[in-house]
Amino acid sequence: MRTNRSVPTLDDVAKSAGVSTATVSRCLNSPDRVVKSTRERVMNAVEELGYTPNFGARAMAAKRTFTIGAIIPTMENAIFARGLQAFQEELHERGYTLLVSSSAYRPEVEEEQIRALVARGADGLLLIGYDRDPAIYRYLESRNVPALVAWVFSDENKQPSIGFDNRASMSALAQKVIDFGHRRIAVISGITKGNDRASQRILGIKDTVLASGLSVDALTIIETPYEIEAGAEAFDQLMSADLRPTAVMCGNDVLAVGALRRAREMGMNVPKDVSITGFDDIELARIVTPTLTTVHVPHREMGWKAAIELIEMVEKRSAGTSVELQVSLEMRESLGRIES
Amino acid sequence: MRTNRSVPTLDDVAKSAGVSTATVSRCLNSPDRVVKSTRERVMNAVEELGYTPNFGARAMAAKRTFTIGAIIPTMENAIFARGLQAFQEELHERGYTLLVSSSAYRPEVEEEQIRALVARGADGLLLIGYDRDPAIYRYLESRNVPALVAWVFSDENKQPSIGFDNRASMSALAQKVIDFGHRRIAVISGITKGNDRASQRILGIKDTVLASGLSVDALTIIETPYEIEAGAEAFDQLMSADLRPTAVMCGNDVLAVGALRRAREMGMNVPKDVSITGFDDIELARIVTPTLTTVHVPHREMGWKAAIELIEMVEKRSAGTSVELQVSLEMRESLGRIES
DNA sequence: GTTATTTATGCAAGCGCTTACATTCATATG
DNA sequence: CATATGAATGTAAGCGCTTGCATAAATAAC
Repeated sequence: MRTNRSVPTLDDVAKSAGVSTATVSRCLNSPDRVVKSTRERVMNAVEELGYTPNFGARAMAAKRTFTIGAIIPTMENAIFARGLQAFQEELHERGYTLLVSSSAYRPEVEEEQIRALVARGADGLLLIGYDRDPAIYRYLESRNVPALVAWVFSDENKQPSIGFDNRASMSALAQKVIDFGHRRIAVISGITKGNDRASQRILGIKDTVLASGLSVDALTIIETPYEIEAGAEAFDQLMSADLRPTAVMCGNDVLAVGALRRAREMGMNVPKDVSITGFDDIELARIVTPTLTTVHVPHREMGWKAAIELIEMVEKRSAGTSVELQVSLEMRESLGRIES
Repeated sequence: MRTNRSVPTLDDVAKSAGVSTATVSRCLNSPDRVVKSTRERVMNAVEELGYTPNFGARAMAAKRTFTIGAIIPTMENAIFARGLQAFQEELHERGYTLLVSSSAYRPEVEEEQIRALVARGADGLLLIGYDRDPAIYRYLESRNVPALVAWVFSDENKQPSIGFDNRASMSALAQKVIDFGHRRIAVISGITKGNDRASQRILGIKDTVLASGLSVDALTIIETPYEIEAGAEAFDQLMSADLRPTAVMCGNDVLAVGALRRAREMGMNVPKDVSITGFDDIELARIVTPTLTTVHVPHREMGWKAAIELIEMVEKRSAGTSVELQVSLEMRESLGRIES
C-alpha cells in the first residue's frame, strides 16, 4: 500500500549531502554542533528532497516527542475550546505540539484516549477534573507520564491541578441568589457521575442553602447532559411543579441558555417571573437577552498557565504544584430581586 | 530522562507468556491466526504487565497508523467543533483515531501542522477549504497521503471535497434580502485572504446584486476576523456612514451575532431599523433576540460523511469523489421587509 | 503408514531515527 | 616540532514493533 519508495529518509539526505546520518541528525536537532559549511550543505539537501523526519522513528530513538496530549469531555462547549486554544498557543510557543481528543463525557472512551495518547508518546497529559478510575493514575505513573488536572483546584490530591474552587464559587453565587430574596431555588445540574466539577457545584449550593437556615430538601435538583436542549427540557419540568421556584441555578451557561430560551418560549419574563443563573461566562452569556448572571472563569488564563506548568513537570521531572485561579461573579440581568 | 525500564514491551510479554514476539504481535493484530490456548496465555500476560503497544514502533513497522489528522482554523467556532465531533465519532466507529490541530487562520501554522501530522504517520488528512499553497498539495501527493477538503464543494479541483456551494448559498440568501425590498446592503465578511469560503460568499452576494440590476459599487464590504467583537465593531463602522444600509449581511453567524449585539447596544431595533443575516446556523442563531436569519449548513452530516469518504480514500487508495451537501435558508426574525 | 496439506509458531530482517563512543583533523601549547 | 586539546564527523548499536519466510506440528488424503 503506502509503499511509495520515494519518501526520503535521513539516509537519503545523508547520501545526497555526502555526510553520515549522524551529521544530518545533528543538523536538525542541535545545529551548533555542526560546522556552518556542512550544515548548509545538509540543509540544502533537506530542502531539495522535501525531507520531513519520521516522527515515530524519532520518538523511538529519542524517547521524547515534544508532544502534549489533552483529553476534554467535548469540543462543542466553548469553554474547553477557549481554554485549549490558549493552551495550544502557549505550547506552540515553547516548541510543543498539542494532540487533542474528546471523550464525549464517557469514562471508557476517556481511558482509551489516554492510553492512545500515551502510546503515541505524549510527554505529558492535560486532564479535566479529578474524578476517574484510580487505575488510570497508576497507569500514568507506571508509564512515567506526568498529568495535570485542569478546571478544578485541589491540593489534597496527589496529582497537581490548575483551576478554581467549583464548590466555593457556586456557593458564592448561591449566596447572591439568597441575598436577592429567593427562597425557592431549583438546580439544573450536569450529570454528576464521573464529573467532580458538577458535583462540587451542587455541594456549593447546598452549603449556602444550609448556612442560610433553609432546608436542603426543598432544593429540587435535576441532572441532565450539558446541552442547550436538555436545559430547556429541565426548565419545563421545573415549571410544571405545583410551587414554582423563583430562581433556577444552572450548572453551566449552556444549560442556563437553554432554560432562558424555554422561559421565553413559555412567555415568562426573566428575571421578573423567574431568575436564572449560569456558570462559566461563555461569550453567549453576554449575548442572550436578558444577559446572564454567571460565574466568570478565566479560561484562557487557565489554558496558558496549564501549559507552562505541564511543561515544567515534563522537563524538570517535577511533581508539579497546584495553582488556584480566582473566579468572579458576573451580576447581569437574569438574576432579579424578590420583592417582599 | 524517561528511561524508566519498567515500561513493558512486546518482548516482555513474549517472555512472560513463553512465546515469540511474533505470536504476541499476531494475538494483538489478527487474533484468529493464533490458537485459542496460546492466545489466552498471551492476553493474560498483556493484562498482567499492563502492556500497551508503542505506537511509533508499530507505525514504523506496519506503515499504517489508523490515524486521521484534521487541521481546522479554530476550535473556538462552534461549526468546526460540531463537524469535527461527528467526524471523530464516525472515525472511532471504524477503528481510526483523530488528531486535531488548529491553525488560528494562519497559513504558515497550517502548513507546519500538516507536516507534523504527516510526520506522525497520519493515513489521511481533513483540510478546510481549498485555498492554500499548491506546494502543500504536491507535498501531500509525494508523501502519498490522501486529503479531503471540507466546508466547500468543487468538482474542478484535483482534491476531492465535501461541502456545499458557498457562493450559490449566499447568493440565494442575498436574493431573499433583495426580495424583501432592501437596496442598500452592506457586508461584514471574514478575512478573504487564504479563505475561499469567505471570498465565495462575497461573490455570491455580488452575483445577486448584479443580477438584480443594482450597482456592485454601492455594496460596502468590511473584512474582519471571525469574532463577535469584530462583528460589533464593523457594525459600528457601517452605521456611522451618511447613508446607512438597511440590511447587513454577515459572513457567518459569529459576526452577525456581534452586529446584533451592537445594534441592541445602540438602541436600534432589528429588523425594524436594520436587518441582519448570518451564515452557518450555529446554535446561537436560535438563541439570540431576535432570532437570526441565516443559512443552515449540515455540519454533522458533513462530518460523518467526510469520515466515510476519507477512510475510503485511505483504504481503497481511491482518488475520492467530491460530495455536495444541500444547505437551506433559515428565515427567522432578524431579516425584515422594507415597506415601500 | 507414508506423503501432501494445512495450521500454528518461531526466526530474523528491517522500519527511520538518535546518540555514545571512536576517529579524524585542526589548532594550541610547551 | 612533538604533543595535548578540542572540535567536527563517522560508526554502529539499539529503540519496539511487524511480517515474509522457514519450521514444526497436526490433520487429511491416499
